[in-house]
Amino acid sequence: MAAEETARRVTRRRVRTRANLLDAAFSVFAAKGYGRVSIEEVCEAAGYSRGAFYSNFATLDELFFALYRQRADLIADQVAGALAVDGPGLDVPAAVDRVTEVLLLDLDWLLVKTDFLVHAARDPAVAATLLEHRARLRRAVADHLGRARGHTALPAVLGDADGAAHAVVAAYDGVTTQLLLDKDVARARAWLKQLLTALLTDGSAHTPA
Amino acid sequence: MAAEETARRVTRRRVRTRANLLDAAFSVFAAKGYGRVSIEEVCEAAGYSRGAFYSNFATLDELFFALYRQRADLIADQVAGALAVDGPGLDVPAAVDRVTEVLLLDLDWLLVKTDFLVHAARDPAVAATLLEHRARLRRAVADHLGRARGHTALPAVLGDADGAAHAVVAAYDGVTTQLLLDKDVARARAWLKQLLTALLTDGSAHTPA
DNA sequence: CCGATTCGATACGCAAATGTATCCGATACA
DNA sequence: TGTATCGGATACATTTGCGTATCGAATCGG
Repeated sequence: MAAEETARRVTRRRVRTRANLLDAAFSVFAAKGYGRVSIEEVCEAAGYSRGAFYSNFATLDELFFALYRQRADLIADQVAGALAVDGPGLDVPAAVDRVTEVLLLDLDWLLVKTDFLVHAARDPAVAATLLEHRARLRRAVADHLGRARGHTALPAVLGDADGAAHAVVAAYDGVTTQLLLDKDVARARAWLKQLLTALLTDGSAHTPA
Repeated sequence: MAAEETARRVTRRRVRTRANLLDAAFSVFAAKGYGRVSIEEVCEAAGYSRGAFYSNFATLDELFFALYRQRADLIADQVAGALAVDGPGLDVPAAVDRVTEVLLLDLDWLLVKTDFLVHAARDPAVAATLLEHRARLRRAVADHLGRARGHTALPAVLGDADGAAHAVVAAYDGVTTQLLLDKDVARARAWLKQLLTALLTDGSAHTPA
């Protein structure tokens, strides 16, 4: 871990301003959308001059990437936490409830995330990172669903737990799209739960926990 | 505004250049993404000067909106066509096949469409238009599903045909997201079919794959 | 074909953003 | 506390894009 070259005299002020820049960038990106934001706007929002920016990032893309990584990891942890609550005896509906609470919490984040998606769709390197991140999340879901397989039967149409995880992510993405337009978080949550229920429980036999 | 109240001496050249501008804009937007595109780039791609642009549109937003409307209507017609093929005896899987062919045909369109979504997410007026358009599509789907209800049973979890239509759109959006990243159209189609099958057919009665 | 318009090209001024070079105050470490 | 280094501010040159005003050429009605 400490393989970092200590050529630079350790930095403390730097970390602070970097964090401030990232925070400000999040707000500005959420409000105006990446692509309509200038470097100067970010600096102004953070209370710095452009000199500070160029001292910390080479380009706005670089900042955007760092920002996404930061927040995405945070969310990933929250999801993992929400999944890790119950032990081996997994309750699918309950888990669904907890996860939806976390996932559809912050509209601003959804906006930025979608901006990032659009960005990645045109840059293979970025796309690769995003795909990897999504795969990681999917795996976590699949693992959990696999554990639950004994208790609640998954419909065969989706294939294995991995297929089901794919479906879960797709449902989430689909609901997100609608949410971005109508901004109705409560409805989106309810709707996502319903969708996941339809996907994850067999239509004929489903057991109320 | 380009909308004049004075009866303009009917225009013929104008329609042509307007169409050219729209076509060029589509390519440029798909390639670089709206928000990274300048008016001049569009003009250059279309083989016109900026004068031509300002003679036809007031702002780039206006052009973008017109472009979206044009293409979206086109797609809507194609979908309607794909749905209208069979008579009252509706075959759900077959209809799903035909629709997916049309919907996931053009990656460039998906890119532009997503750009437009992001755009709408920050402009209530635009969002309203998009929502209305989506509602129209959903209604078409619901109508068709309603007709099929006698033949194939819909799982009760989704509620009525309207709920099912909602689910169909969500599935489409979800698959689109993944497609934007991995660009694997064939896989996306297969995956969408599988998802729709899982959503629209009861888990119990179903053909083995 | 002619005259009345409309369309689109060219030229101009202006504003905004970018990247760099340089300088001074802050900061870590002896 | 001294000082070498770092971080961020300021100033500058340049680029890019925008919107307008004006002019010549294409187009249509008669």
